[in-house]
Amino acid sequence: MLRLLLRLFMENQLHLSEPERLRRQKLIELQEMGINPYPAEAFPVNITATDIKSNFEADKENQKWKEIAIAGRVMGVRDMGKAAFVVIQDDLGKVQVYVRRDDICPSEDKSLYDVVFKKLLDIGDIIGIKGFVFITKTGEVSIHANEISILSKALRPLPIVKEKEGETFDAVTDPEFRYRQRYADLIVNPHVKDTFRKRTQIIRSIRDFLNDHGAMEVDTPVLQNIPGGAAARPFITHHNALDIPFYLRIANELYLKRLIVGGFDWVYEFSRNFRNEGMDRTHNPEFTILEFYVAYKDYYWMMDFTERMLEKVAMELHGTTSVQLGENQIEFKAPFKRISIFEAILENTGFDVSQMDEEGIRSVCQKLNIHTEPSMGKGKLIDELFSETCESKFVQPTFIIDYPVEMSPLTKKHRSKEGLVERFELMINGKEVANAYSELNDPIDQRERFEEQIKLMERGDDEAMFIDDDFLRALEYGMPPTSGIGIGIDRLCMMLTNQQSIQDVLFFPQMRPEVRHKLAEEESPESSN
RNA sequence: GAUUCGGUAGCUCAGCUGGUAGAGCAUUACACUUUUAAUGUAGGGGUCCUGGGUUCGAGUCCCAGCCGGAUCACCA
Repeated sequence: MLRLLLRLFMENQLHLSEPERLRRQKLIELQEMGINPYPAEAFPVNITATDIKSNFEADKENQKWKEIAIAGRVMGVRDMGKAAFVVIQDDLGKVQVYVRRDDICPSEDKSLYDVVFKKLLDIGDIIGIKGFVFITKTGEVSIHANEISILSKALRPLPIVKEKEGETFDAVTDPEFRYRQRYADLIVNPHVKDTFRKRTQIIRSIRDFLNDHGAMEVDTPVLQNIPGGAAARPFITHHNALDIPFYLRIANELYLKRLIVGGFDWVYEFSRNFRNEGMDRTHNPEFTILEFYVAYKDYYWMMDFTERMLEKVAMELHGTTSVQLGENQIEFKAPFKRISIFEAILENTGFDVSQMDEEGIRSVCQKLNIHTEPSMGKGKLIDELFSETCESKFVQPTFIIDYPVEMSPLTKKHRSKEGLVERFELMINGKEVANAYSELNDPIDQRERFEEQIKLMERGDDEAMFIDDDFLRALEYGMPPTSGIGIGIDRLCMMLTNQQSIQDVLFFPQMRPEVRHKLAEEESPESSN
């Protein structure tokens, strides 16, 4: 009695809705009947909904349909008195279960059906069914239940999504609900689950392709002393025992190159990177880049390899290289178009900036109404010019090649074109998906490039790179000629799964915390850094 | 960070120039032993995001804040 009162008091404190109070009441009733709503025993699942739905009709006599055990979440109930249809959903699909009172309650005691099944079972509960497969009068492959057991009671009502002939009704669309409560989103929106299956498939295809070609998967530090390998603001943290700051990596490039120095000729890593920048449809503070580095190759080889890899990934995912993306049809068939950044600017603006100095390019920017900052060097100005006037034009996969040296501090100088480097970016659907170089392996040149970055930093560019002396020391031992690439995995997944937002290819996209903790509010405002 | 749109029942949404809070689904009760957005009948359910203000009276108007989306800025 005391426990009951305590429980009632606590539930009052929780501000439970009426359906939530009811479900808690049902939980108690189950326990009072001696039924554990959260049993410990394994349930011997021997079949899936999809297996039943897709294979029963062609092979009805197979023994395996005679004694099945299936588990899943109750997604709908059509109660007709002494019989009912229950739709259950398991990992891959849905199937309906025919539950007849006299089958699950063969004796005089009908309470399992009349009370447990009809009164205490809710949509969202997870149940186990034992029975056999059959086809209903209306022709639907179904399960005839002989036994039914509760495997987990749901205390929170699920948003109900109804569907008929592929059309859905009252689907949960609120992005805040979907991203904060992804678990519920995954339950009620099957297409979301499908997108994430595809993401896993994409990563597996890439990994297989790399492994098949002799690459070795490695792990490198996430906590770094010097956040190198890219131009971005890092997250900073602190190591207590050493009493020094650490940075969450913005890239793993410099570590993979150290491994190339160490004698591994082909290394790759799916690197979770962290950048302390804004968030939008194509940016999340943590995101995944695949980087790989191959000794004795150059950026031409890398273009060939990349287009073959993406062609194969698209093919394995969709069975075709032609992929629907919004209004566009993206063709992943190799080879991809190649165009130099200066040609791209010339084509789209009519200005040939390839021979211009910093001031000349600045005046072109002004003519085109492109905002510039005094801190911008020649490289940054060209980058700005390209992204403002060209980037969105490249819908089909296109390699933009031969960037100016100023914007590529880790890239080898071009073998024949003065002032350029051997670099390409891969544009798909107007977005950068990959960035690759013939890697700079001249330690003296590399030191000078770092020093250029320091000058940019002094001009006010807060994303210029730091000097990494240990990386330079590694290069001094000699790094073989190497080509490397970084591929934005989240963006690639968006493009291959027809998603408009990075949040739709990340299980748990970053969001502002839901509730402000009182403690945090009471603390001094200075502590927010 | 800026601009803009939004936040009403578990879900999807309506709510006019300010006047007692609405629908469908879900839920509860009853009926129904092959239904499938099951059906029929009858109910219950609200911190209208939060806090101020204007007003006799605020879901509605004003101000501030919180959360989200879109666009822009930074960036991949």
